[in-house]
Amino acid sequence: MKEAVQPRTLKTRARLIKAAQDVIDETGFAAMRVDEVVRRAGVAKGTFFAHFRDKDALMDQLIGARIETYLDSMAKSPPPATVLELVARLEPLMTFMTQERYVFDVILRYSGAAAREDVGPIAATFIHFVEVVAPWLGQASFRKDTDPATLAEGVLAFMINSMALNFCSLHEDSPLAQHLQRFLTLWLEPKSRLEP
Amino acid sequence: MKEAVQPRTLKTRARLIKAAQDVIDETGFAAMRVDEVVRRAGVAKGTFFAHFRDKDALMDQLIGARIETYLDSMAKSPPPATVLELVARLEPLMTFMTQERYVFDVILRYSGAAAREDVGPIAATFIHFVEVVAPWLGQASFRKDTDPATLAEGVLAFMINSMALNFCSLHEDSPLAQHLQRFLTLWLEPKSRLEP
DNA sequence: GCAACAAATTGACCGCGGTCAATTATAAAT
DNA sequence: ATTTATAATTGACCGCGGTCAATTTGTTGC
Repeated sequence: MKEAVQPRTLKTRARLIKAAQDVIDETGFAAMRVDEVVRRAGVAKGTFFAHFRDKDALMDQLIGARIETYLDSMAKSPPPATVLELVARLEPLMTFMTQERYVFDVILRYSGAAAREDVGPIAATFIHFVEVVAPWLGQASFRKDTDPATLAEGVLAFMINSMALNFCSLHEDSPLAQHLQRFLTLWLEPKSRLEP
Repeated sequence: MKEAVQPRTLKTRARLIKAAQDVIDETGFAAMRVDEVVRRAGVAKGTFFAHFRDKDALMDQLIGARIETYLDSMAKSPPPATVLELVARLEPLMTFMTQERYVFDVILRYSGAAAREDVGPIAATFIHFVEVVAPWLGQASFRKDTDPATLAEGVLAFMINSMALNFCSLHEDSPLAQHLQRFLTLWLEPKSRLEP
């Protein structure tokens, strides 16, 4: 009955994470190589995979941590009163998520995990996203025929969809924000325009 | 000024596609290996990449073709009068898309491409999806404060979101269809419940 | 201190997607 | 028919993520 966590283990893991962080800071997420990380950490390749199921697991952790910082500052900012302000609140997070195609792909693979407990760091951020955004949507100007959490889930769905679109279309002006604003208006203020 | 397409080229490409199709029929999309495909086609590995930019490009083509067949039968079926019927129309397509995690990942990477012309086969299916579904949404029971094409884009966004969720949560009953129905009702019939 | 057990680490090795200089097949020109 | 130019094909090779039997290190009981 011993699950002793050796201090050595924590030391090694910390070194791996530090090394990975350094590589990413220097060359970006997409260019991170496991070989380079273990070289800098001064351990063998096998050690990496003793600490992380696969490369994606580490990416999940690192990207998830970054997303959390964006959610933190979102939570501290004043609630948006309009869709336009809402989009403005979301913009820094979206900019981070779409800065590298590779990062967005990793996020996409975990984008729908807002329903489980044993989910990874990125998936957890989607749960937190709803917790941060839902209170905002209790504002008077937004629809009242469903609960704010459901509205927040919808906002997340449209946000991801807009970002995905952004990668495949030309980057004219800021079509991402415009596209998102259009759909969020329809999602959050459906009564605004009743007839064609 | 010669762009002569040698008959040999078409022959080789057809053999590669045939071989890939056979492998997929036998073992599924995820288990397809380029080495196995070129072995069956009787060509060298390099030839494969002379015909397809990468493995994903072939997958794009094969999966895109399959999706088109689902859209064809959707287009032939009578328009749904309710959200429930709409979800029923979408179900076969969603079942195909979620049958293999790998397939869904490939689709996800192309999910937002409904805005370009030079897009690949899967991206094209998303354009076609809107063309098939939009006419359905002119029905009396659906909201009239925006154009049907926009509504169809929203349906697509919620469909993808629901499928992503499906992979990360338990497969109790059919949570996918239920989840989708809930959001599509809010998206397509926002007036149905005005107050909490 | 030592034996015995478990945990952590190692690095050679593998699978598979993708590359590219060299080679061969095909078509066009004389 | 022969040369010439171009398109198509080849397969040895590489990069990189991931595995695993063997080895080292740490822990526990005596």
